[in-house]
Amino acid sequence: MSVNLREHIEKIVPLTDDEFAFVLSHFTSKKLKKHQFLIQEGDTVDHSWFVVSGLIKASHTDESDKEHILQFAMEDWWVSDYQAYHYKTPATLSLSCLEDTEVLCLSLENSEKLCSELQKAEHFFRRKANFGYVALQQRILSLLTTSAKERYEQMLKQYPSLFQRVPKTLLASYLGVTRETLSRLSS
Amino acid sequence: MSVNLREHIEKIVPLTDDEFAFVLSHFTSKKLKKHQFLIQEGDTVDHSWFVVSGLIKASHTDESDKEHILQFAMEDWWVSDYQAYHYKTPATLSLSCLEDTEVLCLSLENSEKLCSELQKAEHFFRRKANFGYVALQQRILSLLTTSAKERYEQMLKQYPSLFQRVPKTLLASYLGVTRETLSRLSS
DNA sequence: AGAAGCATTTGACCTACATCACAAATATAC
DNA sequence: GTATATTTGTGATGTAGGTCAAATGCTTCT
Repeated sequence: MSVNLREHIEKIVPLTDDEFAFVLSHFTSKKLKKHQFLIQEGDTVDHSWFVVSGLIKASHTDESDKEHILQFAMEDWWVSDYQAYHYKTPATLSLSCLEDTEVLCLSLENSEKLCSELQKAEHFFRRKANFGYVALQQRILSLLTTSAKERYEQMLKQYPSLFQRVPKTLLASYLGVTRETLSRLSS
Repeated sequence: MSVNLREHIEKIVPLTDDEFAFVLSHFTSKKLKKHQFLIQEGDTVDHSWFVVSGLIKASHTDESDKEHILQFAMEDWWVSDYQAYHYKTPATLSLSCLEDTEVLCLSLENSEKLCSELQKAEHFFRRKANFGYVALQQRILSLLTTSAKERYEQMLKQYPSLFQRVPKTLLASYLGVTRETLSRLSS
């Protein structure tokens, strides 16, 4: 459903029906089943995705086969391997679906076209990027300043729904601890 | 010197002389001595700064008085408390000069005006924000996946000049370890 | 419904890094 | 140029969280 996208954008810039139709014409839609991949490490990444429904994890697997989760993307979130996307390098992240998921796909080419054709779009994406930057700074600060336990409690407060939808193992690897440690923390 | 700024912008969008003059008219300039603050925690933040020369540290001090460094900003870097800046909340960071420093100041108001008047400016800031986002993601991944020693070596490779300019105590608090640990790592 | 595969908990032990304390070496200021 | 502060190094000891291993619960698939 593109209603989500429209509401999402209009939180930042109001659009006329025509403008939204124009924006939407730059997207395609895609449905994925649980366990399917949007990208795998090494892939070329020329899309960014807006999650309409479902849940995606963005993760990197290190040399010793440990998975580190950079982001969970649920309804109304954007996700991609933005390094690979912006710099046109091979993906170092993999994106996989933790639930059946529907996304709207925006290619880099269409994104640039859209931004140059409609300043409101460029404005929207600038703001999104600014807010995203702030959110990541917060996460860095929280990794630097707080213990695993505090981060766990913080997350529990901020995204309670994740605890229903995601196995603890994955939450642990988002928080930067092992599943054993997380298990001991929650008791 | 505004030459720095022009070259910096033109890495992303070419500008005519008139356009650059227009851009520059939105900035003011400011010189600070070592140890002066650009902002302190609690302040209102309505500017973002482009460092022409010198060196600034952006840091947060936690309840137990430990300082955590989020960013060093040297020549050609942008710095602010972007959370406070974009969300108009009181600063949670303080920005202070580690050397005599010259900055170009862009108020939020002028920034928005500039972006709406000149699409090239909006495009520039969108790209900067995108690249900044990617850089922070990398830092998060490095905090999640690597040991203090690896982070130290990585930093040594990426920003060798910092090691001349900044006391080790501060590097340690950027890397997320104590100065004692850093000292032991480097031997 | 039963088998096969995940997810979670708990225990014993280990390691990277923190903390505290003090000494030596450099800066900075009067 | 001596005094005061700041920075750095090193030792002894503490602790959060990691690793490995085994037991028990849950899903999911046929």
